[in-house]
Amino acid sequence: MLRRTQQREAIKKALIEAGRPLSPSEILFEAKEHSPGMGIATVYRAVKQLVESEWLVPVEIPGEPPRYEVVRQDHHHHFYCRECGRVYAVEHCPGDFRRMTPKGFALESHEVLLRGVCAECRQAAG
Amino acid sequence: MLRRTQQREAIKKALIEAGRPLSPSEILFEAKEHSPGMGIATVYRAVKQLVESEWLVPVEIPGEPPRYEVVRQDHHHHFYCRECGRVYAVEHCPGDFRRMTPKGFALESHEVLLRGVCAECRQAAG
DNA sequence: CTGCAAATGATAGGTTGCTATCAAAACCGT
DNA sequence: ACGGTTTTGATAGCAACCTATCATTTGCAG
Repeated sequence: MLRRTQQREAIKKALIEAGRPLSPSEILFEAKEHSPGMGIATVYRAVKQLVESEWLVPVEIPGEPPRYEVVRQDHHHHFYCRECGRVYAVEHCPGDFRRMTPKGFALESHEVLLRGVCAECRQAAG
Repeated sequence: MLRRTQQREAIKKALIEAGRPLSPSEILFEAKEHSPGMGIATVYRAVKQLVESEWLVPVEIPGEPPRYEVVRQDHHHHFYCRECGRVYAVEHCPGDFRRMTPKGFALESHEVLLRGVCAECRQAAG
């Protein structure tokens, strides 16, 4: 059966505290705060379990390793900062993608990715 | 200087005839119609040149090799068929992504990806 | 507290997509 | 038609990301 380990707790805590989707290497970095010595294999294993148990959801970005975010109810999308590579969730969706769908095609879902520079990086750059 | 070879002509013809973004392996498959015996290395080389000369534009899909489409003037997005993996260009953009952007963030571009099943696959499935 | 199944960390191995290499073939100006 | 330069095809190499393996450690039921 599933055991409650220091490492998995550290990983969940890292994801909750971050408040944004994290990549496996980001998770490792943050989780080490709470559980030093953790290995990357443990992160991949925990993420796999947490996705299967629907506690985490993958956020895919082209050309990037997937980020993972704690499940949330609201429909939302993401912003990718080209400076730091961090991903943020964003509210409001312009909806109505049906009229973009070609005739005869079945639309099942959509993804919107905003690209630019986050507030922190803008400030750092001046 | 740049030479006009049978292979590069076959690759450009394949992309024009397809009328949709193609991945390197799709390009190879289609271009072999016009130039049998072509190798994948030639496709990668030609694609690199055609992107640099702004004849082709990459279309990135999470978890997929990039597709490449002949440059076009209009702003548009793409539809990914989960059945056949083909990518299609789609018209109309719901615009106004600025109000989705968090305060302090600089929005530079956006991507919309529709997912579902294309007309051909729907028909095949019945 | 004890014992054993589960979890961990280190690292080797696998996969995929792309680039480098190099001998052979194809372009193309002359 | 010649000849040098470019291009090609085959394949080895590389890089990034993820999974498998296995000896050691840890959680936890009894």
